[in-house]
Amino acid sequence: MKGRLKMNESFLSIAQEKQDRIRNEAMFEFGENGYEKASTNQIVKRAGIGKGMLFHYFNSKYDLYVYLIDFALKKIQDDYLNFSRTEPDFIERLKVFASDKWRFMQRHPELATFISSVFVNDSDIIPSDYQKQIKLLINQRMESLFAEIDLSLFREDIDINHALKLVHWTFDGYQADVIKRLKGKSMVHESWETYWEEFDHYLITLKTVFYKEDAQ
Amino acid sequence: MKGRLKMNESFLSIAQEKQDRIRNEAMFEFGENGYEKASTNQIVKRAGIGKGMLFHYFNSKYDLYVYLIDFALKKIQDDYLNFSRTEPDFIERLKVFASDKWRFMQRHPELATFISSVFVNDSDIIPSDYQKQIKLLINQRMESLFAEIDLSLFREDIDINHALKLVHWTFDGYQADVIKRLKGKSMVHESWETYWEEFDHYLITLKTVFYKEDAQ
DNA sequence: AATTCAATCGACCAGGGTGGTCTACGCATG
DNA sequence: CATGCGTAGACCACCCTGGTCGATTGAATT
Repeated sequence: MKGRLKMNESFLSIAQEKQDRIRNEAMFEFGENGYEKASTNQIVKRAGIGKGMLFHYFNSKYDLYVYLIDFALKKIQDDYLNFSRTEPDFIERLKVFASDKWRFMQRHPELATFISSVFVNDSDIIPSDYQKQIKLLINQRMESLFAEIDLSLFREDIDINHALKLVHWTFDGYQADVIKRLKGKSMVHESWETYWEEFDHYLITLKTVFYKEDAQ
Repeated sequence: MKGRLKMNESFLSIAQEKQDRIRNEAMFEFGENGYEKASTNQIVKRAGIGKGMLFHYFNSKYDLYVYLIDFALKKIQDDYLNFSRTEPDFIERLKVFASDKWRFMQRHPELATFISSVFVNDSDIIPSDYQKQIKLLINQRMESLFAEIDLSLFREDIDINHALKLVHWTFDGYQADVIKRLKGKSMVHESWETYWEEFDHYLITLKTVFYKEDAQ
């Protein structure tokens, strides 16, 4: 699946903390500016290493980029997607999914920024293997969102597929709104918790309108 | 309200078509790259004029930027916001608003791209007058969205404010979804019309769940 | 103590892009 | 023929780019 990564193995034998620092700062730099406009000079400055080292570990800017994609995808798979969620109540499932996503974005902002930038802005310059892999992850997540939902909770006078999509859009719209309100402020844990509790009240209303009366 | 724009008046006496071409290409360049990374060389190349002319009309990159903001805001005010919408049915009102927005984005993609980039990425480097003006426009539009809505259409066992926000988020989520699906493809009229009709069906469901039974 | 060797840094390179200037050309009018 | 205006793009000094390479360090080995 993956062609051998052109990385100098000595990179893996340096202190973990240093590896992390280099990877994180590189991912931030790429994530914020896209591949072309990201600067290797900025990366070494941010990571506090000499320029020689970066090109000693990774032969070129592009090799570094590909290594980071590989690393990020593995990490996302392990830390974020490898749970199976079984909550049958669709609205509750969406809540769990959103919660997982936010927790991950807080814990690993560099991964979130990086991989989304790769997919949105630069997906055409990366090896096709990784293109496929990213699309696969997205599809898997989408499927697991709708798998084994208890559809009997929904009221029967509406099209179930409409209901699922409408509720899904509502969640997405709410989250986009939170992001807009959070812009500028740092995404601290506290902030999100606040919005979280706020939205809980809305979920009750959402259930009231989309679910059967006795499903409360 | 606006300090005198530092523009050479000869710009206004050249052919309208040429003015439009220069403004449009400049707005696209700024909109796509942000102020700093936008290139005056690119602008003159795209507009098909010599570099001398650009700096003859506008003394500096920044003066050009400010002129474009002023121009864009006036145009948006005239072509987009100067309607008063009176539809009392909230869901229908949202539909009208969304339709207006899309029509505008199709007709003037350069304005949409430009002004959103100014507000989202560069609002801190523009004269504070324009900062305020943009915020004012957004607030006015937001207010007119909620003004004189017939709240009696909504069912009475839910919090009206919750309902308004939930429906609003649903619309925003849907539109974000359409944008995602449209990425890459050109935003041709046809595409939008298709999605538009599709969403009409969803609106019926939305009314069924949020409105009183007899309000159909 | 001498030698080896890998890790590390940052000065340096050629190339290209930056915002902005200025000269020179073409063309209409006097 | 002369003047002057609109125009183009060569040119400027500067800065940043991805990438190289010689110099310095310091620990390990002999």
